Amino acid sequence: MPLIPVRLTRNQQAVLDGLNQQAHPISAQELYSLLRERQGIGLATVYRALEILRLRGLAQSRVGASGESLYSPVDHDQHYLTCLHCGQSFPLDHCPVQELAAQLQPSMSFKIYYHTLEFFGLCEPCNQLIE
Amino acid sequence: MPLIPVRLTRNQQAVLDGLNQQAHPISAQELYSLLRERQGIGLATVYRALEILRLRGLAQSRVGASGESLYSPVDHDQHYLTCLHCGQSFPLDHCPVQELAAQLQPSMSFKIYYHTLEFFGLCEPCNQLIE
DNA sequence: AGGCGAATGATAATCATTCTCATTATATTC
DNA sequence: GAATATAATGAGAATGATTATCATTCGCCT
Repeated sequence: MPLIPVRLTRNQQAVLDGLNQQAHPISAQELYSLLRERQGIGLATVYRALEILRLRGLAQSRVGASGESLYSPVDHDQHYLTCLHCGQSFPLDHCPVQELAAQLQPSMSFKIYYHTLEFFGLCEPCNQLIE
Repeated sequence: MPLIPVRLTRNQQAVLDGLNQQAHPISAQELYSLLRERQGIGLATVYRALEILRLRGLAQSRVGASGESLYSPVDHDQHYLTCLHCGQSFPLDHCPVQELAAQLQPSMSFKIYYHTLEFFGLCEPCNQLIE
């Protein structure tokens, strides 16, 4: 599902481009240091652009180790198995909800743009430790 | 899936009890003001207890409007449709991932305790506004 | 070119969360 | 039961992400 189309300013476009170049979700601060050298953008502007893009369907998804929000363009969306003990995340190669979302959609008055799905538990090594 | 069993202190048990009484996910701060009057617990202790419970399978799930984490006991887990524009959340009455998780489980060396699933998009009224 | 509203950047303010450290409770050993 | 080790607690400081403020600048329209 593409973003809702809007006219973007140069900075907002730069933020979107920056996100599109990432293989993984990235934090606002990381995006800031990336773009600051590339074109001298302010931190507040990065946050504002992300908020605007969020309202247009950009995924604000996973919460990083230190509690920050991570952002990713919708088509890069990816789901994870995350270990409660060591915090490591293992990406899932297939999204089991895609079809479900498509089925769900027509039956309700809510326009779905994207979803987040994350499994939590214990990875093999940590599971051994805990026993 | 029940929490991994452990011996809990009085305060930790109080935090778990407090969560169990909630119908919806709740923030650490809310839990704190709830428990403070009930038994004079410190804010740091609430956070520490939540961290301990999290490692045992308590769901730290949705991110509230102001960016805080919300917590809920696993068996209350609940999924949402959240509107990107007005922020309102609409609970789903059925979890479409439950069976999938059960199928997924045996094929991998990862012990799943719970999952989070949230759909984002536009609710009917907001969708009209945006058009 | 002039004017207007939105966007920007620097920085201060806010707010959730974590850290520090002295104190207290709990468990263990004798 | 007393002595001691270990973990838990609370108050408040510190941190770090995010948001608000406000003066300045930009983009667009006439």
